[in-house]
Amino acid sequence: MMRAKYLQIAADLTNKIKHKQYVAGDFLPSEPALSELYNVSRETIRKALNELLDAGIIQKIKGKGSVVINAARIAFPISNIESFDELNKQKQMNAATKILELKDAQMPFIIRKHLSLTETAATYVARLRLINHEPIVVDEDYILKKYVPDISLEQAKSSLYHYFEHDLGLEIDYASKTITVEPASKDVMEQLHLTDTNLVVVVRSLTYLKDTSFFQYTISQHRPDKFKFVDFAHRKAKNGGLIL
Amino acid sequence: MMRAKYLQIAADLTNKIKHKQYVAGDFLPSEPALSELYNVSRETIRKALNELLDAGIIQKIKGKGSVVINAARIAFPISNIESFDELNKQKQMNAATKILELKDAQMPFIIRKHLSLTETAATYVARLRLINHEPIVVDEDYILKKYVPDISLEQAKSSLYHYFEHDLGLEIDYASKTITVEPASKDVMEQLHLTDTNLVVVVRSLTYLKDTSFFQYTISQHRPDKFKFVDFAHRKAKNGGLIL
DNA sequence: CAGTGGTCTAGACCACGGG
DNA sequence: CCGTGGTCTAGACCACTGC
Repeated sequence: MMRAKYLQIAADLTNKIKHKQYVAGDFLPSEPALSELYNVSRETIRKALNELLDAGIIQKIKGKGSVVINAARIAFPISNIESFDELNKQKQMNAATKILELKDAQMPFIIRKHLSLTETAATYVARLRLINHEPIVVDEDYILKKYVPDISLEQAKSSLYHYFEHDLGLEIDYASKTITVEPASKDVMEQLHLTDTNLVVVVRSLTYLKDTSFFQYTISQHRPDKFKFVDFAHRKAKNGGLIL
Repeated sequence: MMRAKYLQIAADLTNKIKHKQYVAGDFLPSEPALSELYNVSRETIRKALNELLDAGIIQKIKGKGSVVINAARIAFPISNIESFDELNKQKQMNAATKILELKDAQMPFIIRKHLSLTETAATYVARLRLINHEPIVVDEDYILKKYVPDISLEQAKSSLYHYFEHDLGLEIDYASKTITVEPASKDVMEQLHLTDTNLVVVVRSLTYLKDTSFFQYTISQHRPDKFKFVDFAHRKAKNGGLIL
């Protein structure tokens, strides 16, 4: 399947920026110029540029042009904490997953209630993630049986997402997350080797499919000294009434 | 100044959803139908619908239509923690700001270095935020003098954002944030009345203006039991090369 | 003033969903 | 098959920037 022109152009421009053909502070060619360069209409160029804008790669300034933003600006290490993801990207790391539990269960009550679920049968998976033999996160997942009837120990040990998307063809579309800090249970404290504190960072996610159906509830409990979350956001629409 | 049509339409549709004219699960009229309804072209309708999509209000399904999403899905209270913002929205609350310090300073070294700043003169403001006489957050701000030469005690006591945007006409465009959990200093522990733990949630923000210039560095230290962050995100583009 | 990005139009063709 | 949303075009007018 052919990808849309505007996505190809967006990818091409992103590559040119990555390969220093345009560097931070440079202006990209104007929209009419890009339009001629790629032999597409200006609206198509604008869709491509909007992708870069959303990704925080460029900034558009009316009357002037599109500026390349310094990537280092977006997320550089101000603190020295290493997150699970960052540790994960260092290829020498030794990542491991230990299955703590895998069983049939019901979606937790508070979820059933708030989402008014009719089908509540789920698979419960609890996993401990380790990097270099150090425990980092305890993940608990509730996955509706309606969409994923069975999960094997093997599948739980590798990436559930990969299983869902590639093997089952499920299309995951969006998720809402909350991040809080809460006291951990004794079990979790032991699993994460917590001694100095009883606090963990709790990330709760509700995941939905492309057809808007609710699909998975995840509770991740992180060692506080290994947790890091990076957010990049444009200023909210100055509210013309769009805010709920 | 006249707002763009697509924003007016987006606001109108949002209002209709808010006022239950369309409820969760309903399909909005099709794009051609809306196009006729509002007497605009279909592309304009699509821009309006994209606003609702980004805001997490609707979900578009190819071949079917645009479904209204249950707002409760996006962010409902799974835990009972009350964040500063939530407390703030309860109108009976008694919010207060105590200025801890206000002085001239240099932008911290790590910021100067990473952003290669040439002008580093800044105003430093440290503030303690209280709700119902309970300390919640310690905010430290470094604001470049280049854009805001002077900040009075009065201005620091109310909203700095309001001062920047309304009085000075600065246009804030985007920010990058990191969230971590770190041990607090003794001073901060005292200010936040922390006894059970020495950990605080640290949110560091880099704020930029519309013309891409860096403008403000903020370090917020939150009581861990009062911190809550909510995130709603569509699945990242399946990566056609857009990821840096 | 000319050049930039922001909005808008009236068409067109396509891929997908469901009968 | 038809109706849906996804993409694309070749124009147009506007508001803003900078000279």
